[in-house]
Amino acid sequence: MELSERKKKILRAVVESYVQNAEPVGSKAVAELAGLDVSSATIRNDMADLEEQGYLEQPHTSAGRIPSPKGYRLYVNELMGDYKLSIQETERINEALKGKMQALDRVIDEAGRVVAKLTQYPAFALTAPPERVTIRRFDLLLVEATAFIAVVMTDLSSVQNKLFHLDREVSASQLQMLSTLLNTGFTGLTLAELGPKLTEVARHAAPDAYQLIELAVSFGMEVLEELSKRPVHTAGIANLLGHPEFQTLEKAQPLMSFLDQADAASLPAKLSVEEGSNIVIGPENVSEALKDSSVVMASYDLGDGMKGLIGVVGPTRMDYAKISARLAYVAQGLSQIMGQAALPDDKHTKEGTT
Amino acid sequence: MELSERKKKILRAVVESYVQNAEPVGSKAVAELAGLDVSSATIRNDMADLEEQGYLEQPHTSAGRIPSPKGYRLYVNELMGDYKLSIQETERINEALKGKMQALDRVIDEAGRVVAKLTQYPAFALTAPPERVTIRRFDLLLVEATAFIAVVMTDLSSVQNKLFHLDREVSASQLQMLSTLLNTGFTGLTLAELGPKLTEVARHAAPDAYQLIELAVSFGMEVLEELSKRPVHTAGIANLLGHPEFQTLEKAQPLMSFLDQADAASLPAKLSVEEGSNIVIGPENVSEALKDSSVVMASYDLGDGMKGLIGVVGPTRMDYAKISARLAYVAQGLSQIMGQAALPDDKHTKEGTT
DNA sequence: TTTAGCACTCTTGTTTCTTGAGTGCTAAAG
DNA sequence: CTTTAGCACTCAAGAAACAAGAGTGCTAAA
Repeated sequence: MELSERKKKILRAVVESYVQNAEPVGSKAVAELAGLDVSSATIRNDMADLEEQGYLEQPHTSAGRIPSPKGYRLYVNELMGDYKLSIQETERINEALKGKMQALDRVIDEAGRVVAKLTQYPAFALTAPPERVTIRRFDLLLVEATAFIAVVMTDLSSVQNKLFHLDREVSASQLQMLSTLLNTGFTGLTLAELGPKLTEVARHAAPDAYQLIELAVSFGMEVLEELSKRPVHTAGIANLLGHPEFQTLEKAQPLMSFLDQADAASLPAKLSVEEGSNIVIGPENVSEALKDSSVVMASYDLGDGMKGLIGVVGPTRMDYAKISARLAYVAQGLSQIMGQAALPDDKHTKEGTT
Repeated sequence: MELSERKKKILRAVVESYVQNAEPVGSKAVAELAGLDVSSATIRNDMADLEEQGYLEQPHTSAGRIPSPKGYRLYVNELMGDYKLSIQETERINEALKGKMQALDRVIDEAGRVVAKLTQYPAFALTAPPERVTIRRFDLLLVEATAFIAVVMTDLSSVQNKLFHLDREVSASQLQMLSTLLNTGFTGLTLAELGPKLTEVARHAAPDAYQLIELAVSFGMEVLEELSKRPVHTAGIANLLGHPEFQTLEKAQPLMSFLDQADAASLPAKLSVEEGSNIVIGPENVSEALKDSSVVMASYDLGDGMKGLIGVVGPTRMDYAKISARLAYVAQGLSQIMGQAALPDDKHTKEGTT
């Protein structure tokens, strides 16, 4: 059943007041905030209804109400206005992102820091899932007789390298052959395809080429591992402690540990990332550690249809509108830095009315 | 004045009991723990003396005593036994470090994680200070007409790379020239020397080589920045919350923020790293945020006399002996992984009796 | 349907009291 | 001169009791 216009206004007032003050809000306060010309008693009745329908909760019998996850969800989906970034804000973000156009990892890391600072919540950032990344080219550089550097470039413009020490000497021409082998056989593959292909090639290799193949395989595996183990970047974990809901250790601990141990492979699943929706509220989270927290995310464009993810974690009481706007802006900036002039990905939640 | 043998035993008992239980320890408890055949009254007198001399403190008039920083210092310097790592422990460490022989950064990062897990304290790890790192060789790889990858190898066996996009096309031969230029003029330099040299060369460049020089300079600068901005790796920040002294937010916050924002350039100074001493207790710390905390560090060998640093941060009440031993072991493992079979750096504090 | 009034509930903060651990001091014993 | 036993004293921590205040739900009137 659709809520009456007044009840929506009440819900909205409750959410916004609670987000700001972190304290349960009573009927009298709502009466003033919501801009309704009714008395607190009327509000009380409506609030009782809202509670019955699960949009509000009472921490205990005679405190004010606070929004339930369901209430937040309604607010985010229908009530939340589009937050307009002020010029100062956009400038601050631009400033922070400027001149950071360096190695991919560095950019991501920096973006995480920026977001953490901007939102006062812990931030995380990660690049595209490794299954999607494809290999563009290999290069092998002889360093000394028994060592060479292997350089792999992927379509993320990210470059991985590794120093190999060998038991026996290799010549420049051998290295050249190996390089050609790799470049003809293994470019254009995604990382997921690389593994099987490598083992297959290894099986059918002619005996005389065996040493080279072996090297190629071991190198390919290393790259695979290197890229797929890319960690989640986190920043501003200490920010958590600045918020009243994490004053008690029991609350803060699980979330902190979660962030501390976040790894890129499992995080997206734990956050249940879906297209379109990028606000996950409290119990909507898959991960147990996040049941009392909310996550706001924005994806950014890495080119070739690949998406990275950047977001913040905080209490369910978050200023979703503001945070979401800021994240979207940073994500947009990231997309641009990544070389593809991306369209602003501004459907940062379902819709926005005011 | 030298303390009597009995007082040393008392001090030691106090430290060890307090380290274990995190609670002030009274004369009666000491009487039992210290293995002395005297009554609690005698202990009381001695403890009063120890307090007067600044080795012990009383949180309030009638609680037991806790060690003062000066007391910890004495303990660490003279009283602390050498902690013997159990076979399980060494195996666990070996296990954790094994197969991690990858890119330098990854190893360091991993080592930090291992230490954090091992000690239950937040850990940090950093590589050699960039002033000491020298450049070994450059390689430039043409990717497409307007883009190339530059690869720099330093004497840490660490390889940095960066993708350059250009306004105009470069030919392979031009790149070859640039590469030669860099390799003849700029290898063997430390990073600190690189900057001035680059600008100098840029000034005297012949007009026709200008474009190349310009490129070289900008590239060199990038490398410089990249390497010198190398962040401190931290891990296990959430571990802090597991210890009673950080149950209160005021205690935990500053330390967390410190770790969150640690950067490689300033950290060693803040920790007042000196040769030989690698336990810093409470107020001995330079940084304000660490005045109530202790730091235990171990340095590891990166070859060519360069040292990296790995350590943990925790309350002054730490099991210095155990932590120090574990750190030393990890550091030794790191040194080996770094390619130089390093001698175990086991002078992890001045000396050890018992 | 809205409003005013009112009794009721429950948290929060304050105060008071009690308990117990640990001390310092004194005087006797070795 | 050193060690020990005894004892009064202090102070934090916890429990209990209390007051204040905010917010509610209900009832009856507008």
